[in-house]
Amino acid sequence: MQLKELSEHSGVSAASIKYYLREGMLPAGQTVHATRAQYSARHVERLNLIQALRRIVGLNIEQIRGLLKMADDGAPRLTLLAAVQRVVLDLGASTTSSGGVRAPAGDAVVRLRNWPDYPSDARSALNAHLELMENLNIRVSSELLDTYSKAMDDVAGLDIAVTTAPDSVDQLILTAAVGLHLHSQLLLKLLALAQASHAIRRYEQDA
Amino acid sequence: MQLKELSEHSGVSAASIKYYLREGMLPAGQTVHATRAQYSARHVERLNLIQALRRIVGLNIEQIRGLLKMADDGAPRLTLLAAVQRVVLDLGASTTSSGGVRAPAGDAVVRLRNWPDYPSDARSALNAHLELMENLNIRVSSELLDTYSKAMDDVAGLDIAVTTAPDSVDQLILTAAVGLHLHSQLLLKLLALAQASHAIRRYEQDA
DNA sequence: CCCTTAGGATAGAACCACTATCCAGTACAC
DNA sequence: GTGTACTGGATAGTGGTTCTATCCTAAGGG
Repeated sequence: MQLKELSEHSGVSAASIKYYLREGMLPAGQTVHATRAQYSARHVERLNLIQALRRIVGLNIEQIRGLLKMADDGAPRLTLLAAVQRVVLDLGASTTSSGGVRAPAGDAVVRLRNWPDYPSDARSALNAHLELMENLNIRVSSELLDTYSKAMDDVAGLDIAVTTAPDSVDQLILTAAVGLHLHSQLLLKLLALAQASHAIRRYEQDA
Repeated sequence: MQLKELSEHSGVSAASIKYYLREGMLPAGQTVHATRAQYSARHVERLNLIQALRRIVGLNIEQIRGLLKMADDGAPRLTLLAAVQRVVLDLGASTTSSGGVRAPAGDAVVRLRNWPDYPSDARSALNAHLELMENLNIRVSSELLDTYSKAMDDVAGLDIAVTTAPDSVDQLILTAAVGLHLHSQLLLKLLALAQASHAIRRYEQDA
């Protein structure tokens, strides 16, 4: 497959493919001659991954390059998963972890759910986020955390089962990043719908 | 309060304040004379709102201007809430609602939870999102939707109680937008933590 | 009375993800 | 053998967004 065909197969413009090559996100094709290169199905897969991370998850070039580099360097799956979480979590984080004084509320969740007591990016992100919400005077009761974390616990098992299965590392990244993002978006939409429903009900009562 | 003082009070640069004035997001101060204007605490509040919508929720100028215009035009609360949901939901939406053939899965959720059967942006966003996930072969079981929607239902009541209370309209927007966004981010972080926990547990088993 | 500020206008800057153009070299079809 | 199409490489430009900076005149206040 030549560059032009690769472009047609993947739906990415030739100029963009060149750009990705320049940025080191797409491995160079096998140079048959000085002016001819062959691309494989792996390149198509990689392009699809890049597109999904850009379009759906909304990662930027820098973040995608980092993840792909780790994958190409043969990082272990758990490390890769952690890296994926890091970039997906960073998206909306103001990362103002101002060294909290009190015991972080996120740690309580870990105990409550009987999750293994390993420090992780997810955990510090959670703690930072809870602190942020507190600073903004948005109350997060422990009952709420209980409800939320239980629901997340219930579903995480399924996700992980899928995540540890896939054959290619590209697939792993795709599943982890896109899955995490889309589940969060799904929850956002359900929450909005629930809120709208409650608001309408209340409005009807008043009327 | 003069422009410079307003800048100091709000932490927004004078140039930016001028920009917001130009863009019609901040009402003009009371012109005492041709070259002197007075700003009030409302301006500070409004600036804080703008900052929160930009920095935390990640809305763009256009979206913020729209919301503020509605607020200033005295739109009813329910309308305002719907508008807030619309912009917050649109953030990650590919909005490729390709006119599904089958019965949308989101409608089933509405029936299941016994929510009022009102069409809303949240509902179409949910349907579109479920369709997207299906297209990407990310399975969303009805048990999962049940778990998720129940958790969201449980918490929406609390949120709405808070949302209908605040006195100023600026506060309403702030609470609704920031609240919706931060809850979604909270869920994202909990989900990541849950996934990481499950992954670690599984890894320990294998080792 | 002069320094500082206001308001208005306009231009520039910085970032990001491309996109377009140009180039010389060369394989492949005919 | 010739011409076309395509290559990698380099470099510059585009378009959108959110500011930021500069310049101007007019005028209040210590």
